[in-house]
Amino acid sequence: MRLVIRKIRGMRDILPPNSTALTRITRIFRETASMYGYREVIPPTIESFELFALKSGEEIKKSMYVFKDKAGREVALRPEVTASIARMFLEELMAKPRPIKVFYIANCFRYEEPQKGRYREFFQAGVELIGSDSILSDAETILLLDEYYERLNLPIEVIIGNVGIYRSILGEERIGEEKQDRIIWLIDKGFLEEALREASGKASNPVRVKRVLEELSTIRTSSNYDEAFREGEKLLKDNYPAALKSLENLRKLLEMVEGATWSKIVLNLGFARGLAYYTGIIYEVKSPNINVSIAGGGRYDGLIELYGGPKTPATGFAIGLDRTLLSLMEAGIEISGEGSNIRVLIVPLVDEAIKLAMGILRKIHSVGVEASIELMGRSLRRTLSYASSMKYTHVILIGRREMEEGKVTIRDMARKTQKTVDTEKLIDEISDD
RNA sequence: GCCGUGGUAGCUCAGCCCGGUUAGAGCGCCGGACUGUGGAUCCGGAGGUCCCGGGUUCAAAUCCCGGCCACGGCCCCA
Repeated sequence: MRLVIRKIRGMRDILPPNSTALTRITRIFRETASMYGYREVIPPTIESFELFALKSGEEIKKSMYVFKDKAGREVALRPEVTASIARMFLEELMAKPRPIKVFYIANCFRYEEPQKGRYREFFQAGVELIGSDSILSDAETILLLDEYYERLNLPIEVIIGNVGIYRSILGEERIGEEKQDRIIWLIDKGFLEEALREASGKASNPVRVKRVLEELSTIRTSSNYDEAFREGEKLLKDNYPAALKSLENLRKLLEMVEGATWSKIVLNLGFARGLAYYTGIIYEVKSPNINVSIAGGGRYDGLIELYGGPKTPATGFAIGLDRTLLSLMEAGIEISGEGSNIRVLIVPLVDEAIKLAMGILRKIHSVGVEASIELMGRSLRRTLSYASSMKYTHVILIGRREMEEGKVTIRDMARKTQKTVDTEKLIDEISDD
């Protein structure tokens, strides 16, 4: 039979064992964020298109699900969650004591060509910390991110930089903010040449800015942080005092997290992230076995103001849950299931045993163990064959012989042994193992 | 948006180049051998608009064109 109606392009059905694995890494995120004092918020899937357009410009439209609802409002399926949280802050959280710490787990949508690790619907988990401009908040969120991946047992590297360094340099060269965004975007995309050309074209000291940007972009290390900072200082101290402060900030952050993390920390003075709203510390998580980033975040002190609110500092990150899972699988890391690993199949061999089987089913459930009743009405031989292929650990048989004695037969599938016991003693038999 | 490879049974695929009986295999599923005891074995069964549409032809799974979808890469991003 061929189905006429199929999945929409870019959409997935997520089935076991992937669905259980995804649920599990989601649960671990929820636990980790909660332990850091974050509380869950659930924003709507659909927002006004304006919310995303304001931040990223009109051209974002082509990579988004945008449509008019029945009342003619231009709406969008969220491509990310930070914008929703900023809106939520303005509408509902302004009066709360600072810092405001919220986390979310949400499906997001982007209308792009599907390929490995990329679907049109995907899952993100993230935190936002609003109201603190302290570098300590950046450090703590990085620690949270790091703890999450430690709990998953996934080796990662965290690349850390401070986009404030670039912004300060370009600012002191009297380059406007929009131009800054473009230059930073170019650097992030690896078009260093073009970025340098555009920067020196507008700068008050073209030769100097070109040299400094070029050299900054080469400073990257996972071991010798001190030397990297010394080089950075040398570049900035004479002409770019504000950039020097950003560098100092980055140094403080690194001192805070150094030695406290499970991840490999890569310091990258030339690091930029394309998203326009980042203003300070930025970071990205990479896993050695997959060459796209699996999480990213940073400080965005200007976003809330952009939405018409008061100038409010904020920092946070988003984790790509699908890519994290993909990375775990490619690394061959076991994502163990939850709960008891005992699974029981109850087999009534005669109709009169069905009521008893149902009672037993409920009794086993009450001690937190999985149990089901055999439903197919097939021969015992096939039933046992089925039970072993489905990895049941115990089979309970209730036939005429058992009924007469008020007992049940319980078979240990692994040991291939069985005994007939009083119905009351059943639970003890199962949990013995 | 662009490029490459593919689409035949629930799954993995053969057949296509070189058009020609009722389109095949392995695995899986259901059953029988075996009506109360296992992953084995043997036997049987169900399951196909050969992705869709058009064209060429006496004849198309097979050749041609268009579309859709999947996978991978570019771009972009998470």
